[in-house]
Amino acid sequence: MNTNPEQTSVTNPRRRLLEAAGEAFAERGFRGTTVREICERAGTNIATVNYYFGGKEKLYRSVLQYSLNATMTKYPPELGLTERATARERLQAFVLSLILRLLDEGRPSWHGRLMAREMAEPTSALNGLVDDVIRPLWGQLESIVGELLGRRAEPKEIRLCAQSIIGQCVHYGRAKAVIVRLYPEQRFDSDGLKGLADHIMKFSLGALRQFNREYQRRGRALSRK
Amino acid sequence: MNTNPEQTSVTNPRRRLLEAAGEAFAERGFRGTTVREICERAGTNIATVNYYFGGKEKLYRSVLQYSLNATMTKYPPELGLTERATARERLQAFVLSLILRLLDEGRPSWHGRLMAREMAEPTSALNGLVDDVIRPLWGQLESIVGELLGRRAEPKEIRLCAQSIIGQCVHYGRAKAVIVRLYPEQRFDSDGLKGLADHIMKFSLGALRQFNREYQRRGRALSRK
DNA sequence: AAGCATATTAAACATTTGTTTAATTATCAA
DNA sequence: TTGATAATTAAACAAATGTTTAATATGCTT
Repeated sequence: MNTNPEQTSVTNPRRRLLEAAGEAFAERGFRGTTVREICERAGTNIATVNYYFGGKEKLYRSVLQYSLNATMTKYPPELGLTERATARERLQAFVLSLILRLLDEGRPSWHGRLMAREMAEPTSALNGLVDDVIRPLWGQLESIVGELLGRRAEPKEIRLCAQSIIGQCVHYGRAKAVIVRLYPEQRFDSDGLKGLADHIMKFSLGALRQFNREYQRRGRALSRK
Repeated sequence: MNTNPEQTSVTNPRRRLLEAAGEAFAERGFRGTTVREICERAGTNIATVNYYFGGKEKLYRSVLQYSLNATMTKYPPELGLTERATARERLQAFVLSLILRLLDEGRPSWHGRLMAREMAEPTSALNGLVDDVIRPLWGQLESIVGELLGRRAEPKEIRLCAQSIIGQCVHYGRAKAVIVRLYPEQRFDSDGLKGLADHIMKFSLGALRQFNREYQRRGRALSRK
């Protein structure tokens, strides 16, 4: 009977490999990342990838699974809101958590970036990712947007509005290197990220409000007939 | 005296290498792409990369330069508008050209995707790309947005709104594989792309209109003091 | 302390990758 | 037709990459 407590410490080499690989895969993709640089980052011997994971491919899958498990822990989309939260509050929490997932300084932000990369460069793991993470996440946003738009909104319109919001958020994760060069005044610390989320909220709520105005206008036009 | 006409035909192996490499680099990035698969795509011998370009690194730079030259040819941001075009028309052209650059079926769309990749995974070529392509392009959009927002808009707000529009456009280039899986009804043919551009226009104009409303409200509040 | 299981490691191995070399072929001008 | 130049190619080369092997070290139980 093995009574040794499960090694959850960051000194655990298996865990270090997962974190190091996650960062590296997020930066360079699967093909562009070598086992040697992962091991160097993790401070382990090169044979440990095979020993603990059975090879690079399986490491990648383990990283994705590990990321799945961790991705909602630090920044859950609800960010601690209760069921009584308004749709607006929920949207705010969603946007901020998505921004933080992609851009917060420190290790956990590779999760979001790895997801974004897998989306842009599908491997065989994409289907699982779509079903387990993306569908529920996007569905959640669509539910919020649907509530804000009201019953007159068509499903396609809800969907496209949700995509417009997602696109704004993930953009900063992908283009940070350029934004830093072109707009040095844009900060990416905690306040800077909050500022980005606030702007996306303002922009998006403004757009949704305009959709609502058109629905009302359409409603009046119908009632005049 | 060499009177041979410059080989501009698509049968030109140098040209074929550029196109093949462009696609491959856009898909897999610089590190993730091998010289062998480029040559296979191009139908040339592996030594031709060194012969014509001096190596993989220089090929990448040539591809970027070639892309720079080509990237505005098929879909210039103005799309043939005259100087008399309204800001709204110019925004429409800008959004549509950006979408088409990233998603139009056929070879030229790798240009946009390669740009997006270089932005997300900077190599030593990024600074040149920033100065030659991104700064003017984003600046152009900011000019349009600034005109739509009017004089009351602060530079930061203009910038952020422009980024919100760009983020919406490029999102479809990055997440197409996922959207195809989740929303099979979303088409990416010519009409589908036009529909995306139209939605982005509607969403974005709605948001900008809301900004304008707030400026007017602020104006009234000031004139009451 | 002994025995067993697990973890770590250097080295070796097989394959892949970018580059180079040299031979051959094709093209062009005189 | 000849000679020079450019283009193409197979093979070789050097280095990089993922995997395997076997020795050694560590940890745990009896």
